[in-house]
Amino acid sequence: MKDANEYLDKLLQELRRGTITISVLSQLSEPQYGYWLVTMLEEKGIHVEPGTLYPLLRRLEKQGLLESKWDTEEARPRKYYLLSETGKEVYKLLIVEWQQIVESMSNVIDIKGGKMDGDD
Amino acid sequence: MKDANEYLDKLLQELRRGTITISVLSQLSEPQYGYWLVTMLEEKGIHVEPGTLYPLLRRLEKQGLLESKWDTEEARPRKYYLLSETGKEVYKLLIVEWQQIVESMSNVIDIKGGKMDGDD
DNA sequence: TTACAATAGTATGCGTCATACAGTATACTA
DNA sequence: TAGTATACTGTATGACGCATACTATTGTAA
Repeated sequence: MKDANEYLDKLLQELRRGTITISVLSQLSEPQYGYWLVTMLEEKGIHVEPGTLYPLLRRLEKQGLLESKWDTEEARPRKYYLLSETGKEVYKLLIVEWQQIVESMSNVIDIKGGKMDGDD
Repeated sequence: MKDANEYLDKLLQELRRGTITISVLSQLSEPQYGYWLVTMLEEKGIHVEPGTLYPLLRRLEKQGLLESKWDTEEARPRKYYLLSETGKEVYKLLIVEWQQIVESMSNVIDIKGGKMDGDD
């Protein structure tokens, strides 16, 4: 049982891979800054490390999925990120694919509560 | 649009991470061999490379989630893998967490077709 | 003035996945 | 009988994202 939890952490980490990207993209149809995303996603049940998020944002911007601009007029300077047109495309496609993955998974994960006897 | 597809591949690859493990574990409540898993999962819409699966199986066995035995009585020798007790535990937990991830994601992914005006 | 929260950032290491191989034995075909 | 395709397992390598553990700065409250 303890062993199970040990490996679970790693497996779960892998499971969450990529979902962070979708989560982030999903919040950026309006400009938001990193720290807000961290707290925001946390509220929604998605934990993201700052050390994960900031490089992610930069990566996505570098790839052209996001655009950014500093806002220095507020109390503290914040870097706001926003979906680019490409980003919107990618986001849409990602969602479609995500849903297909979810569907495939539900096909594969055993149908609990409905024990099938046929073995076709 | 072309750029979008370029990055999509990588993002999707990341998305699928970990789901392969669950998929594999899901099929091993009864002993099965690698090649069968590849073709089997393919049918169910989950593509797994042999070069990914075999190391995965070995890894999972090494971690104690799987047990294996060679069957040399059939035409071709096959290595059969089966969930260990620990593996069953992990699998159960993985499913639970997976479902939570799916739920969190659906919270975050925009509610398409139902444009909300309130911003709570 | 001290201490904490807000905010952004970097460096490093691990782990898994895809790709590209190698290798053997059986079945099929000519 | 030779030759090719298929079944089947395996390894080596490289890419890349994530967690961890940091650094650094600036407001704000005590």
